[in-house]
Amino acid sequence: MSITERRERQRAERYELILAAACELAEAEGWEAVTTRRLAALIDYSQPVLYSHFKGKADIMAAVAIRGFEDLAARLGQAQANVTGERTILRNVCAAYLDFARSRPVIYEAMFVLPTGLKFASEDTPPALRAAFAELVAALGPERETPAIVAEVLWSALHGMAVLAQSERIPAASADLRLTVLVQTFS
Amino acid sequence: MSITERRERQRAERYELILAAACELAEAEGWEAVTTRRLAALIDYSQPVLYSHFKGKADIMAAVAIRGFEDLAARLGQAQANVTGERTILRNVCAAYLDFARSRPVIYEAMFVLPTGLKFASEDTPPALRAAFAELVAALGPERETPAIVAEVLWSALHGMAVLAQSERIPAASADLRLTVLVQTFS
DNA sequence: CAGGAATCCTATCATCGCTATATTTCGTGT
DNA sequence: ACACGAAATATAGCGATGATAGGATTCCTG
Repeated sequence: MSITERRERQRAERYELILAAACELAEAEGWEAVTTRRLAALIDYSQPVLYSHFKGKADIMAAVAIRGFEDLAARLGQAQANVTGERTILRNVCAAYLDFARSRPVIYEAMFVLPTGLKFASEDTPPALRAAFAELVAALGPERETPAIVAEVLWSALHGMAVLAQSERIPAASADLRLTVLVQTFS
Repeated sequence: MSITERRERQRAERYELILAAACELAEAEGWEAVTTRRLAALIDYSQPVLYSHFKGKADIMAAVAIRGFEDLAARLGQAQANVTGERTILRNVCAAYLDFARSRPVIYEAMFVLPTGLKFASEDTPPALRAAFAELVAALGPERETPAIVAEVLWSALHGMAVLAQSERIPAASADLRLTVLVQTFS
């Protein structure tokens, strides 16, 4: 079975190549510029090869989004663990969320803004996202009446701040002030 | 000048026809289905006519968005004026914002989610949106340290709730609970 | 009623996501 | 070592998109 193993490994490598190319291209020119033809050219394969790995363009973006969920969950976990000095867990987690959205805007877009065909409320919600949300609930502390609802509102605020700042609908300059106000409001 | 007047009036009517068709089609099948060809067919003109009114598809969506800003500002004004019974101004305004996003999801999408080429921070920000934001500031009351920042955070929370609920990333069922929590948190 | 400009439509371009079919590659059995 | 067959890949094409160029038509003006 060594041959099929090698083939599967090569397939997996090409899968990663496609995702990496998609990220790179999206970060350079936006998701609008990510076309199947350009991706195929970037990985030096013909266009239909993409369709042996993914159902279509939306599927590629969904794969990138899932990687993003894992990354975000990991970062939020780190933020909860590494509480440095005076800063509260809440502030640390919120800052990590906003940092993620700011540092990987294109992945964040794929995760939360663009229509990727990912169902959230159902069972195929990425486990990483469930974990991330759970840590948001945990960061709010145990003294809440309706923890899930408050966490939803907090998440909404974080998401709104991220996306409105990204699209320059609120000034990016005062991001730190907003974070302070947010944490203070929810404390 | 009566002839050119008539022509301009007819042009204006066709302009409205295009916008109405765009709204109708977007509400029925989503913005993805709004193509220049389908719009042209809906108004019984040929495709290039659209380009004599708008620079392109993004420009059409931007025009729809601007109408939306005016509608939203009017609704927020109404909400501030008609404070019925026990409800605070803050809750009334927040409820009006969320109602708008819920009742006109497609227009809201054009206003705040999709890339329409509208610059916000600059001078061509729709006056209606400035007014709407000002009413958000007013709704928070005069006893704030940094009113603009708090309003930005509040707006972020409202926008996040609207868009996450719309895309079913948070359950739409508990929208009322979230509104209560939000108002309580910011009071 | 003719001239000319404004208006509008037909035809076309490059590109898109996606797919059917042809071609090449490569492991396998004789 | 060589030919066969299946898997993997490429070529070519479909329908549709946003956008534009250039010819045809309409309608006002003189």
